[in-house]
Amino acid sequence: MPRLADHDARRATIVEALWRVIRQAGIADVSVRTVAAEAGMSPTALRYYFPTQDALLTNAMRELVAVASLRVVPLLEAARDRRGVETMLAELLPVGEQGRADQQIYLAFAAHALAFPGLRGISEETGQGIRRLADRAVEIMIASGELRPDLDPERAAASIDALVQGLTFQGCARPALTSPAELRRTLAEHLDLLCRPPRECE
Amino acid sequence: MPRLADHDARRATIVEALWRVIRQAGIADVSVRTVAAEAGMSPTALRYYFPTQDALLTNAMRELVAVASLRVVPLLEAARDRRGVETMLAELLPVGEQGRADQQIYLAFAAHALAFPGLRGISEETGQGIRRLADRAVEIMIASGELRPDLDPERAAASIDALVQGLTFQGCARPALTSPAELRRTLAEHLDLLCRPPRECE
DNA sequence: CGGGTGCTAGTACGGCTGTACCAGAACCTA
DNA sequence: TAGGTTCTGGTACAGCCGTACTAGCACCCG
Repeated sequence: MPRLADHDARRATIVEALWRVIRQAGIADVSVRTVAAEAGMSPTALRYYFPTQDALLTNAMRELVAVASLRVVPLLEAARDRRGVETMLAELLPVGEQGRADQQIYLAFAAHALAFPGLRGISEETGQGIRRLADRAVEIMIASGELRPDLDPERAAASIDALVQGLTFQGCARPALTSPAELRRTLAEHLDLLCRPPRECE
Repeated sequence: MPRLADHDARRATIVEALWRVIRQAGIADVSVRTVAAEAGMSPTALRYYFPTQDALLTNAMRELVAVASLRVVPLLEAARDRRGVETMLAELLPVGEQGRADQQIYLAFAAHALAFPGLRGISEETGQGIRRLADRAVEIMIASGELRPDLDPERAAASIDALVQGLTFQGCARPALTSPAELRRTLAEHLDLLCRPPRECE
């Protein structure tokens, strides 16, 4: 078997090139040729690894989510209380160079999935994944005794889920109006609401 | 001046056809030809009213937001307390036939705006508009004495803003997992959190 | 009842798209 | 060193894209 090329590395190169194309020119500009040029190879070489455009887009979106999971899951497993939960959820927000870029790319994928059946599955799986993160966050805060006992856990998780997605959307769609500090503060404030208010009853 | 044609009506026809194309085939399929076919006219006729594609897309997005405003603003002006605020905010959620369609189209526009400078202005304006709605909502609930007095109004508005956007995104991106009733319940629960908890302190 | 203007349809151009094919380079095995 | 497999580049084909141009229809005004 000659000409051993590291297929995984090659695919990673291509997928990362696709991400850059989306971030710089939008998903509408994604084509075999633009991605191949960005990856520094010929369109034919690209098609050798991803025979069809569906496979290319699907793989790129799945990989994006997988990379984000790699960042978040350790934080989730390390979380023991509200503070840990907040750190974990903050990792999902479009803050920092990498985070903002990733979330913008994800938003483009998610919107594209509305009309592109091939991506819909991953889109819904990812949504379920975020919801599961919110569920776990609530469980952790229940275990630590910080969540207000009068709240329905399922409802609390739903609100965390929606809030994080909303902050993500805002941070991407109108970054000028929502600074990273602002995003983090809104997240913290919401967790404050869900946890027992620190002030005493009058 | 012969052949009087109602320009506004013609433009409305075209814009509505564009919306249908986005909803049925995605924004990637928007072209002079597809929209003209959907509107039942020739591409040339379409280009007579919208000389360039930028103008077409920009106008269609602006009109979409304007229509939504027409639905929401009366509800805002009528709102006097938490109940009225909830009704107003619920109108923004992707519930019902029309609401869901509108929000899916808006999401497609917003995502497209990330890489299409012509739409970015409207996108940011719309974001500011939603934030203003949240600000007004908080003012109303302060005036009615329902908002928890220990909350910072600005922070409360930011959380409402983010939550509504998040619910909108979820309702579009994964409708199977977020029923209209679920969306409304999460909104209600969040307003509950922001208002004085009904239960007495122990 | 012509004249002229608002409006429409058809056609054409260069450029980009996804996909397919084929010859040839590169490299491990024997 | 020769062979055979993996991989790559170039080229080609329909088809759609935005835009531009030109001829002609339909109607109101005088």
